[in-house]
This record gives sequence, C-alpha cells and structure tokens, in this order.
Amino acid sequence: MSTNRGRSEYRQVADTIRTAIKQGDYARGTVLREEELAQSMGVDRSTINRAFRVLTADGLVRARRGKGTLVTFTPPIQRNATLRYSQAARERADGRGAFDAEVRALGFTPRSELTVSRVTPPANVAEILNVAADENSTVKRARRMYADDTAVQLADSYIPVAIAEGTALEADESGPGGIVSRFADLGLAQTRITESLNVRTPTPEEASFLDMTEDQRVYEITHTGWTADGQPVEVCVHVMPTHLWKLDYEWSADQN
Amino acid sequence: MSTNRGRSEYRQVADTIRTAIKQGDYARGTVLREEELAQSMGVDRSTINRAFRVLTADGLVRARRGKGTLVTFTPPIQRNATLRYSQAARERADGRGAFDAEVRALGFTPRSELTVSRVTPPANVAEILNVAADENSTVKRARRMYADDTAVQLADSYIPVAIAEGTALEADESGPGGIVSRFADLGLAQTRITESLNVRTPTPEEASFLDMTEDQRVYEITHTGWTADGQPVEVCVHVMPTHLWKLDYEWSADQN
DNA sequence: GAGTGGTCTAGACCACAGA
DNA sequence: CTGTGGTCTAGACCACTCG
Repeated sequence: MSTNRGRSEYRQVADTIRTAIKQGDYARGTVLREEELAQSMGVDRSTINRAFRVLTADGLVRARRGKGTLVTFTPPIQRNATLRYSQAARERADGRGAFDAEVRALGFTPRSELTVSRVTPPANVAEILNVAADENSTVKRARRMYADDTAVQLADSYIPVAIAEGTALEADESGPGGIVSRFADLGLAQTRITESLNVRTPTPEEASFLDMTEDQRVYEITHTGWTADGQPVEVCVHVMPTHLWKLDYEWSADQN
Repeated sequence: MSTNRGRSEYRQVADTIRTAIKQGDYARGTVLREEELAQSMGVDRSTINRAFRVLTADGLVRARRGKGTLVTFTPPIQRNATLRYSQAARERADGRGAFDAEVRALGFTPRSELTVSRVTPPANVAEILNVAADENSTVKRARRMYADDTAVQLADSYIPVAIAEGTALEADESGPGGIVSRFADLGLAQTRITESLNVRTPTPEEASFLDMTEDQRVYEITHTGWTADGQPVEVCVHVMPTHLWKLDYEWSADQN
C-alpha cells in the first residue's frame, strides 16, 4: 500500500474496509481473514490486525479467535429518554416497555431478564437516594436486555427498601405501565427526571456480557426519578455500548 | 511482568499506570518515557506503546513525539443541557454564557471565538430546518471553545437566512442573555428543545483542532430549538471529546 | 491437528522537538 | 544531532474453534 499524506497504512486499510462495509460490499455476517487480506493488500498481518482493532472500536467488525473477523455493523437503536417516562407513552405502551418499541423499530426481537434482590448500593447511588451504603438498604431490579439474543444493555435500578418493602416494587413483574406506574400507585409519582451521562471503557465483566472489547466504549447513564416534593425514589444506572445506541432528549425551554 | 489471569501484559501495564495517575502518583504534567518504563518493567517498548494507546483513548495521557508522554488527566467539565436554555439561567448569567460558568466551575479560564458566515448547511441540518441544502441558505455561527487555551468544544449553529437576515442573529456579538434572547426579541422564543446524541471517532480535522487522536471519541450533539408553534429556528451541532465532558439532562416527567 | 486471531519481541526506519 | 514516539515487518508462541 502506497504512502498517503501521512495517514498510516493501518488507518488506510481501516478506511478502505470501513467504506466497503458502509457501502454494503461486505454485508453483516461476512467473514474476513487477516492473513488473506494481508497478502491481497501486500502488508504484514499485524497491520491488518491493527486496522481491525480500529474497526472493532467503531463496532463495525468483531474478531473471533479460530473463526475469523465478522462484519457486525448495525444501525443504532434509538432511545428517547423523554418519551420513555411520559404519562402518554405509558398509556400507549400496551404493557410493552419503551425498550421493546425501540428494538422492534429496527426489526429485531427484544427480550429482557429481570432479577430482583436486596443489595448494598454503589456509593454514588446511596448518596443520591440518601440511604446508608453499608447494608442491604436498597432493592435492586437488575435488567439485562437483548435484541435478537445480542446483549445490548444493562440497567440496574435501585429503590430504598423503606419504599419498596412489601410493595409491587419488589415483585418480579412490573405490571401494566411499567415500574413507574407502580410508584404512582404508591403516591410516589415521579414528576421530575434527571439523567447524568458519561462515556467510559467497559469493565471486564460488562465487556464480557455485552460481547465487547475494551477498545469499545459504553454510555453510563445515571437516571434519577424525583417526586413532586423533591424526594428521590429511584436511581437507575444504564450501561450500553455507544456503537449500538443513539440518545434523544426533549424538554420545555422554560420549565425551570 | 508475570502472567495474570489471561489479562494481557499491555493491559496490566495500562492498569498499573492508570491507578498511579488516579491516585495522584503521577500528577498532571508528569512526563513519562516509553524506553525507560519498558526497561523498568522488563517488557519491550512496543508493549508500553500499546499500553499508552489505551490510556490515551481514556484521555489520561497524551504522547508527544520528541518529548515524551504527558499525564493529562483532568476531571470532566459538566454540561447541564437543561439549565443552559432556561429563562432563569439567562437572567442569572450576567452576560456570561453557560459554557463560561461550566469551565470556571473547574478552575479553568474559558475563552471562545465566534465566526459568522453564510453557508450551505449539512444535509441533516437542512432537513431539520426545512431549507434548501444547495445554497447559502443558512447563517452559520461557528464557535470554538477553550479552557485555559485547550480546545474543548466545537459548536456550529445554523439559522435559516430567512430568519437571521438583517437581525442581531447575524451580528458578531450575541448580546445580553445570549443568542437565545435574540430569538425571543424577534418573537421567535424557543419553547421546546430537542437534542440527539451519539458518540463517534473524530474526523481528522476535529482531532487536530481538539488535540485528540483517532483512538479517542467525541460526543456529537444535534441540538434544535423550536418555537411554540412548532417551527425549528436553530440547529446547533456540538462536538466535544467524551473524556472532557459529562452531560446532565433534566425534565418534567409529564410534559408530553 | 489445522486454522485463525491475540500478543510479545526485536529490529528498523521515519517524523518531529529541541538544543 | 540526539531523543522520543509512530509505525511496520518478521517471527514466534499461545488460546480458542472446529472437524
């Protein structure tokens, strides 16, 4: 491969393959082999390996030892933060959650698993909820979400035991309208929502569950629901691969 | 370096240095040298180089050819999307913008440059604003933002020429309360805001301006302001390094 | 056992910074 | 001219997949 305006060979290789994937020349599921590409492009295998690392970080391919490197590019799932929690959306949802609609919109089949337990919350969650961080002071509703059997999101919701104890909030099924409706049933309707968002490297555990490498990135969204009198009743920490999601927000400019 | 539960050497090296930086053992500005670390840790220089690549992606260090690798870790700047556009914030601001307050909150000195021109908007912007994409159909207000002389954000705002022509919206100074107040002066108060957010690799130009490598990531935020009668009057595209920013959103649960 | 990616080393050469 | 990172190659060895 010829030299080209200071752009290194592995980046040129990555650019070439990226373009091919986006144009549809390499369809999702196509298997590429490093050695073969190395020979056809006249470079060392390590150069191809490095190019694939770049493409992997962007979520375009995924290497499998012993098998080859698969093209995995998918358009992102759209998460509308505001609609998810609106009254109207809950009435519209017919018992199906927001996640369900988001995934179906792309033609995938959604699935999610829920595990409810009592746990000691992470320090930052304990601080927001104003509960002790050193006991089983919260109910944790851990959701694991999939699209066509691919894990796409982790969402761990924490509720103070003082609120959840003996209520539907500790049940394995959230019921019609979702968990937010259960809060409303208890007279703890969430009227104000805050989300704090950052991007980071996944932990090894997250990377394993979400089938990511540590070169990829996740959104970490800390979502808090507040009642009208300013009480924080639920904190949910969402972790999702950045290459799989697009986030939408919407609000009134003069509400504050 | 001994083998350790399948975690590769370069990741172990990265973990070690990451911990040292976060604990404050390597202060911001410390210069590290690959060859020196390679010898002290008993590995090849390329292994250290690869470890630094990981740390660079996280924004912890930045390599400088000919000089060494500098520790650059900084706590993130907090951007509160909702407050930026509220009436209250504009009145509080004393002529200083939201960016100004966000940067000062971290002890840095903010600075920004503004260039106003007429341009053909990007296709996605043209579509939102419902203007032609093939002429100088929009006024572009290009802001370049710095914290202590480090570039931290690019924000390109687009306004239909039909709205901006001959108004303060085409001026080089946005005036008290910022550009949003000028819209209000024209009877085009923005009452609804939408933001669509994703994460991607910076373009070579963005990487150069923001002093990033292509291993790092940027947020791309497409912000739209709408009037009460549903007219889109301004689209602003923000590009900012993910390792430098934390994003906060806030809204009423039942506004929709 | 053969195929394929993940990683490490050793050596080389280039580009850029700075004296 | 020297120091330092960026990249490329060649070879090696390991881990995992699949027949």
